[in-house]
Amino acid sequence: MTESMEQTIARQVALLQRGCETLYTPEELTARLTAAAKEGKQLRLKYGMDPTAPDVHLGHSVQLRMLRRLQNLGHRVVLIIGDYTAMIGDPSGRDSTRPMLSLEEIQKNARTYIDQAGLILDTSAEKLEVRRNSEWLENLRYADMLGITGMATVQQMIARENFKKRLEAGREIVITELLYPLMQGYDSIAIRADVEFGGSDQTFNCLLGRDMMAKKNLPRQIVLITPILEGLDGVEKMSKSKGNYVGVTDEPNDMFGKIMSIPDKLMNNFYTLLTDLPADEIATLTNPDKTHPRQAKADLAKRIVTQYHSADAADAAAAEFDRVFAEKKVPTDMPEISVPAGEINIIDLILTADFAPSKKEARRLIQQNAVTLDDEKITDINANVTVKPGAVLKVGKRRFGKITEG
RNA sequence: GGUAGUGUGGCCGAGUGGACAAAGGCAACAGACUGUAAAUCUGUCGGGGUAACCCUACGGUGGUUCGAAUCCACCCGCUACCA
Repeated sequence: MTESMEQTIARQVALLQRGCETLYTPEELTARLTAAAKEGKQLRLKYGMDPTAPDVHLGHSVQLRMLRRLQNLGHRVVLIIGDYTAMIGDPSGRDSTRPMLSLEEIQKNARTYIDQAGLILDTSAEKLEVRRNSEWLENLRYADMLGITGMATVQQMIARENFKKRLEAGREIVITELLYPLMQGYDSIAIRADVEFGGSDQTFNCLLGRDMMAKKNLPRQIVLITPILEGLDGVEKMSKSKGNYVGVTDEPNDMFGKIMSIPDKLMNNFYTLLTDLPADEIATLTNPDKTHPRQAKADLAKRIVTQYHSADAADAAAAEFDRVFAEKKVPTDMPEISVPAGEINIIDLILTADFAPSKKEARRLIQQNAVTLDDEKITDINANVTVKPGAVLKVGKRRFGKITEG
């Protein structure tokens, strides 16, 4: 017996609520999915990206993966490149004004972004539509703009957490920043979005878009808010500028290692938001009485590497990780350090390898017993060493290099 | 336009004439231990020098002083109150 359409839809809604912080609203989503199924129509799923920082990382993947699930159900993603709004700068998630970007930078970033998002999304023509919001924002006349600004109130704006804080702290808010959410909302109108996806810092913007659509007598968009993914430090949100991110284009070994470095307490969130495992399995994996945390984390890392590379690459990365960090052997692949033949001062060698940013730092590393040349610990900061091609220089636990003559 | 306040290291945040390359926290790095690049503990954390020591740095430029992140003048940014 096959399940009824109601059951199918209910299952889909449940699926989407996994790893979703808030859904405005489940009832509307059910209704919209049902209507789409009856009419054989695709839902239009809006996801906007601000092309200010080009690299897509696991933080973005939370939303992108959710979009992919809906694509798999037959729906269409409308990826909006905020090329026009990037010139203003989104005030979300920050407490000060952002700098504006040049058009060339924006275009370049957009390109990278689309390519990398394509690693997660289905990029076939019927499932993905890429739009730039300059298409409709660029040609608005002032009168149009008045119509748009008329759709929101000052009360709405200042009630917003982010602006409220800045207002109270007495930090400046430029008027164009108030316009940003309105323009993002107008994007929803322009593309007739059925659902908009965003991280929790996008709640205000997404809900305003929903409101604006209602004022235009359009079916208001459903809003699906995902939690913010923490970065590798476990303190701040994952972001490129904080350097605490895993990029979707990171090399397998690097990706694996970075995930192994997350604090244990982050595992549950990472499992929930970045894998498709059912909740009960995640509970077992992240319960230290049932699964050894090291095992659980390696499993997580493998799953993620598999998503962006392959199962083979994941196995290889896991093996390499054990080799280097558990067995303390040298990695199979190392960058080469080209050094002139003969004697060289150890500090100069470390600098040549680019393993330290300054002589002082190199000296400290030696004093801290972090430097090894061919298994021999170097403890004398004045040491002059004769380098043999093929010798391995190790600094700390993670920096390795093979010496070549040149 | 007036008055008052404020600007410190990657970030947050102390410091109001010498003991300040500048408390403390976060992040980062190293070592020990381990279960890993987790947790914990210890150490490091501007640059040059083996060192003594030198240079650069507390928004900018000058000044006072034997000596300034700290005092003064002007300038720049931000904020508040007033107009």
